[in-house]
Amino acid sequence: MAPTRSRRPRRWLFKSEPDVFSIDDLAAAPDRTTFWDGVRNYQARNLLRDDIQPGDGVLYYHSGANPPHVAGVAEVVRGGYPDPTQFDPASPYHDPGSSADEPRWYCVDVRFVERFARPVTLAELKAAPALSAMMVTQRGARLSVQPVTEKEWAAVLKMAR
DNA sequence: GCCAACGTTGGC
DNA sequence: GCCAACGTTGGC
Repeated sequence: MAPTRSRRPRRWLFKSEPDVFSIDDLAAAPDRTTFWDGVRNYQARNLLRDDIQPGDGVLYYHSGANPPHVAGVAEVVRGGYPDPTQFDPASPYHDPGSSADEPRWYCVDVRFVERFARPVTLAELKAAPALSAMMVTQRGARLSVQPVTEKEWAAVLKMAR
């Protein structure tokens, strides 16, 4: 296990389709932990590999839900390491162009922290003046792993409570 | 189901 | 290096 680098925790938003893996699935997982696999976008990959570290906070966003919403909070418990699914020919995330020597894709481990009693919908996020610059509220913001500022983090938690 | 936004691919 | 075609995401 790599040593934890010390710095102020950062905040992120991770998207997941609840039909594929919901926050309830995370809460029911062994040790309430899973590896965040299947990210196949270079910008998100760079964040997973370089910037997302243990102790960071994650807003767990349910995309494709009706309505889409932030469902709760998770915590990063292991920083970037090669996503094992890229090497698995049976996986839908298999990437024959990647190799163990030079892995192309990375994942992190996240642990369940909290499921909001009151999920915060995308419409609510868009309506909040404090969140006008939040990435997920921007048109066409498809990045599945997004940075969140401390102010945005606090505002979303406040809305959920 | 539609379609806007965005990323990737590949011809040139 | 440009850019059209194509595939995917994801809100609506």
